[in-house]
Amino acid sequence: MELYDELVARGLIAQVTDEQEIKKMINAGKATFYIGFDPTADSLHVGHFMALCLMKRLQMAGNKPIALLGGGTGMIGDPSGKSDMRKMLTKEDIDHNIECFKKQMSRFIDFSEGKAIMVNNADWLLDLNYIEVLREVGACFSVNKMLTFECYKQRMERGLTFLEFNYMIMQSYDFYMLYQKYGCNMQFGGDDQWANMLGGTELIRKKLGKDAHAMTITLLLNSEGKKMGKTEKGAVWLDPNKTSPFEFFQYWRNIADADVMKCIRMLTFLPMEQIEEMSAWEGSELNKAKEILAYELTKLVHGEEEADKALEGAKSLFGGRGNTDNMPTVKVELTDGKIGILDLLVNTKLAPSKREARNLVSGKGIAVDDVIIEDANAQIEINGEIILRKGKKVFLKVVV
RNA sequence: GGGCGUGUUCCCGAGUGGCCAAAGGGGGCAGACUGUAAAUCUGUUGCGUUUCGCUUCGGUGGUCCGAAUCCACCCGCGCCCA
Repeated sequence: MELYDELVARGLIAQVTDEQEIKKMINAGKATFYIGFDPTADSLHVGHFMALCLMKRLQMAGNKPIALLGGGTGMIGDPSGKSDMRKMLTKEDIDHNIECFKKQMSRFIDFSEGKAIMVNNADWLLDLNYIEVLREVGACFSVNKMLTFECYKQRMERGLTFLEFNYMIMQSYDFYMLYQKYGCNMQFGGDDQWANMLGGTELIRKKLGKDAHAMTITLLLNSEGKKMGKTEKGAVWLDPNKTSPFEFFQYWRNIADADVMKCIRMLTFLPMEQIEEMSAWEGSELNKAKEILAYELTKLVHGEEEADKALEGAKSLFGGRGNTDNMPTVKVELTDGKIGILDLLVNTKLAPSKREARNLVSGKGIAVDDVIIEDANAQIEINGEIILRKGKKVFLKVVV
């Protein structure tokens, strides 16, 4: 199967500017394309991961990727599809985040020998002259038109600042610069970026009279229409220090039935034939698919060794065996060999406060070495290690 | 700059002087049932040394025995006018 058809079959493509042209170009490995990453946090997340995978797929077919770090656009903040303005990042935050991004990216994409390049739009955006930009670029944008864009809809109701309104212009300018500097003829991005990306193709047409293309990646939504890769506590990060490989594994292992196959198709590199076979699975059989999904993704993000560990750890916990080697571990300080259960829960961050710890205990949600603790005043003795469990899925090995 | 609104706990949203740690819903967490799924039902959801105490309703300062609720000033946000 050719690349473009595979991307379609995997459900990765949301919108394209010129399907025939793009298909021809990427199948032939003729595209030089870019994807922008704004340094909004100190780690990449699942959405970035999808973009990087797409980058990899295209790179494997001979196309040349440009990873654009948003050192300049990060100073503004993209309002697309957001209901509120984000907190403004400081220059220091942005620089730090960029360093974190760089490290993580080179794990996925081969930047050696010019196979891919990494650039930072701070290099050209930060020194722009206001009046010059207004005359040169601002004149190409219609405010009337911009105000009608769907991506600003929520902000038209709740307020959009001039700062953010300019984001689109800066992103368009990026594409225009990359076209001239590197012959970049295509841009990829999340589907929420569509308007921003078209801004770039139009700017290139107006200023240079040339055609450039844009293609968006389907946003990964769950069956309830919410963005995937988010938990109550925040994003699922690729940085093992922010989301441990075990937690990462568990996130995908616990995915809803309705979403498994979609995720396997969109996120893994398993061959399409194998995926076709799996798509016939139903009911509890799907449970196996979840394990495959979790393993494959953990392997891609954290490497085979970590994936094996996570799989082992999960199996032993849920399969009833007692292998605790790979369980997340926390060390606690004891006074005279024991600790109150409430303090233990708070110290291990299983409960945010003693109040909640108490509620968990009285709701029979806490077990030590598989024995449910019912007394909130219980003193737990720890010699060596114990297994602390909250609910059914949260396990912690506690050592002294 | 002027006018009119508005700001409540994770979110939406009730509350306009004591019965308010604050209705209801959503979300979260836990229990039952299950396949580490979904749906459903139950409990819980500010903090603590828990029949009680403490801190909270944009901020500060007042009035009052008593303030989320009244007053003054300030700040944020929205709409209209400029």
